[in-house]
Amino acid sequence: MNDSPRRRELTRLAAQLFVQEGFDRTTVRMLAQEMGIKSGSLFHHFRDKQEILCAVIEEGTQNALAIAREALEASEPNPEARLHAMARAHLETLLTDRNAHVVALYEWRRLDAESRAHLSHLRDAYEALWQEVVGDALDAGLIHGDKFLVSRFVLGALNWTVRWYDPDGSRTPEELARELIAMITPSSR
Amino acid sequence: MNDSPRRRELTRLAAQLFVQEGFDRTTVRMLAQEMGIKSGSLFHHFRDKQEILCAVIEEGTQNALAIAREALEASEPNPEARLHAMARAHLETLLTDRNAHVVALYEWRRLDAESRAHLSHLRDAYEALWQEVVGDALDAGLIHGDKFLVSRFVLGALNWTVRWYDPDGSRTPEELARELIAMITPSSR
DNA sequence: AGCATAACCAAGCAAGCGCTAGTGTAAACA
DNA sequence: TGTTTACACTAGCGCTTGCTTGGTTATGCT
Repeated sequence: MNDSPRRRELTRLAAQLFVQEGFDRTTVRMLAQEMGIKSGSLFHHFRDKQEILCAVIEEGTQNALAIAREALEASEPNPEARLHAMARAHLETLLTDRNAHVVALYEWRRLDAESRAHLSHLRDAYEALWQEVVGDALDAGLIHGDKFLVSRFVLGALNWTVRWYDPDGSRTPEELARELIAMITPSSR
Repeated sequence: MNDSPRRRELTRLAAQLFVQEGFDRTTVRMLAQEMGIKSGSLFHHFRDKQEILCAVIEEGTQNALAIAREALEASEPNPEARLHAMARAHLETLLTDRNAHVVALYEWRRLDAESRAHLSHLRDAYEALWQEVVGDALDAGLIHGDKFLVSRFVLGALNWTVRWYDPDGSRTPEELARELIAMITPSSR
């Protein structure tokens, strides 16, 4: 029951509805109708509504982690390039997996205790990656301050973009990432 | 009906419940019971549940705006001090009015169209204040980049603090504000 | 042919939801 | 003294919710 094409399709659709309506206002009947099935049939794929939420967030976070790792591998090894690669990867996932990430940001508190514990590990792994890259930049004298503080400030700035960033606008994620890194790296000017 | 001590008390309590449970999961019966009255009596103070949400967010935003203006008046006139004053004021409101602000951040999308339009003006006024202060700092050569971009990055970093900041921890809002401003002002070191 | 499995449906239960209508009461005001 | 005002109550209506139950259909394996 844990992984089928059908389930994946449902998860994708659920993410979209959760963004449009919010988790609590999205009824199982809505999701079913959008999928062209009856509401009862949903429970063949998911134990309960909670599990749908968990699946949505899990997939988004897994993707973010994978993309960040790829970006680091493809990046030049100097600290500034790595910082830039992380920021750019973050912004790009925020776009390609937008629905899942908005759900993760705004509906996290609707998770029950065990789902939250499970997903916390994934999220922590992602944040640890950031702290590593930020730590290297600090050691290299590229930026100054506290490793954890800088990581959190940067992550906050990046996540906030879902509120205002327009992908059809004039700026690419690439440019946005560069401007953010430029803002915090005095020496690079 | 629009402003009484009783209504204010209800608004404060509602903010707390909205944070704990989320807006949709908070029932009028819960709020009434917590207040020691019956659910029907709530509708003497508010037209409907929506209006409670609107009241919560409005009060929080009004306070933030007022405190930011006071902070600017009390600040020294140089751009760096003003930046610092804004950041510090933001963090302090985030603490003293924490519930209202968390609701504003996470339940904004549950507002109906007219409430949203009404509150957007308040929020825009607050953001305009930031853009003015950031703009001055740019003109003074204290920081570099785009006025709107920098404002949004900074606001994002600040708002994200509600996710991790522990008021009983070792750092004061004052220190946090200083570290953030230091991060983006290369020349100040 | 016989069987397993995945996917679905029709029908509905029990609980909970926001909100309304009509009434009571005590203090404040004229 | 009579009237208004603020606040609360009782009792429920009409509807929606997540989820269950018991059964059906399509597909593909052995």
